[in-house]
Amino acid sequence: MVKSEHIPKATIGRLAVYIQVLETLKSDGVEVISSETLAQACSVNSSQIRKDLAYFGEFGVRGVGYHVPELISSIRQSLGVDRVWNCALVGVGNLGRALLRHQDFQRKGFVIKVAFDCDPYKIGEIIEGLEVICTRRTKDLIAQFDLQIGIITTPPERAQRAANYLVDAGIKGIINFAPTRIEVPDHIPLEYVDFLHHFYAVAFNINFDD
Amino acid sequence: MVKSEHIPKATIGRLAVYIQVLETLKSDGVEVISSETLAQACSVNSSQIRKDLAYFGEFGVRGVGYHVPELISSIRQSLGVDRVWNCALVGVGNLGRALLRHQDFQRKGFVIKVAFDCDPYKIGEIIEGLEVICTRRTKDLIAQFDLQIGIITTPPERAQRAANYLVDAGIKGIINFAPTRIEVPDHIPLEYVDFLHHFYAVAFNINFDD
DNA sequence: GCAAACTTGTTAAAAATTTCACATATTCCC
DNA sequence: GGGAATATGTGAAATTTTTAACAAGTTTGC
Repeated sequence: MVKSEHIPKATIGRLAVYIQVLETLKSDGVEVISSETLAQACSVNSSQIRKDLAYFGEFGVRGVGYHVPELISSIRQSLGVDRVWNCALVGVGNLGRALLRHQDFQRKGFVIKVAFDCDPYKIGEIIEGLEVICTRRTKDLIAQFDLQIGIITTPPERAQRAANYLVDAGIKGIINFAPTRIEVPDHIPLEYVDFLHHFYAVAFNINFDD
Repeated sequence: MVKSEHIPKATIGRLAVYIQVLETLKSDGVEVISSETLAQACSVNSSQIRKDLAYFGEFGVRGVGYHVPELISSIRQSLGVDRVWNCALVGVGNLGRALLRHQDFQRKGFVIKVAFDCDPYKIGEIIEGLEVICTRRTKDLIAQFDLQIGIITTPPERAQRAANYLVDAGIKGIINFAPTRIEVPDHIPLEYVDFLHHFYAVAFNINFDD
């Protein structure tokens, strides 16, 4: 699927934006779109879009543009999100619960199959049809349910331990919502989601709006 | 505070990481740190750190390193987060509630003063000591409470309307958690927080791990 | 059937960002 | 006091990413 060897991280981020915008267009009944029109909707340069897509193949028709439903499928396939990914969530606090209740991930193919917590008062609780399982049982359950992606929503001081459990159990990738850096082996893709960083960015830009 | 004219967006993101790591170091009792040691903790190049800091001033001592508490203050000041920012939250769903309950923002100076929702069943409800207010009253309350930052946690189809209300009411910046692009005037800083994007990134990297 | 109007894919140029390299400054220890 | 060790700040080089430009392919209208 990948045509080129190295793909910029920023390209992946933009592809996600393209999918999002294209899906709205699709549900509005738009069949075909040019890179220029899509570019405006995404606030990027049209060359950028064509270049981003070129990393993965040729999805458009010259003189015509891109067929919207087809382009969505192509990008999904390129990213590898045209399938179901089984996820483990570790840490059933406010955020963890919100994610469990959030139906959007499931719809997009990221299904949380197991929720872990180390708090005895939470273990056994049922949230969105899912029983909270003791974190120590990570290894068994990740194998049993074939879980590929770990979601860390613990307090920061327990994030590294959660990561260790997940890695030991053979998890393939991790998304860390805890506001702390963690260490995982190089071959495990790791993404940080830190709301505070976005607050900082907005605050900075309000102050130093040039 | 800003020494240079243009500062890369990536620099702002890294400064937020530096603060996070430095705070852990500080609470571990580390007094002084070199750019090289900090770089390792943040998984970046040490020149990168020195360059990032140089946009804002000279915070270190040659031959010695950086004084941790002082560097934290300096970065905070550089970003403009050495103050309290008053926030408005629009959309009291799962995520909105989780953010309201999340004490971390408050501690870092981002205080949610008012929560809005357009659902009559939610209006009047008290969450974390905050009464849910009708979205139509945005204009009054943003002025009254001097709110600078708007947090959008509505469903995607209502995000644009929420943004319009906020902008009309004179909000200074927006953080959009709704999974959709929105349009705001150029002078209003806008940050997107989209969890799904991070899932896509992890999925892609698992698949095409080079 | 063909010219005019579009629009992609791609190469080349431009711009931005990151990394290197080193002069400058501080500390430590003999 | 001075040499060795350490570490910042910064200009220059290397790399990466973005933007521009255009050849090649498609459609439309006469």
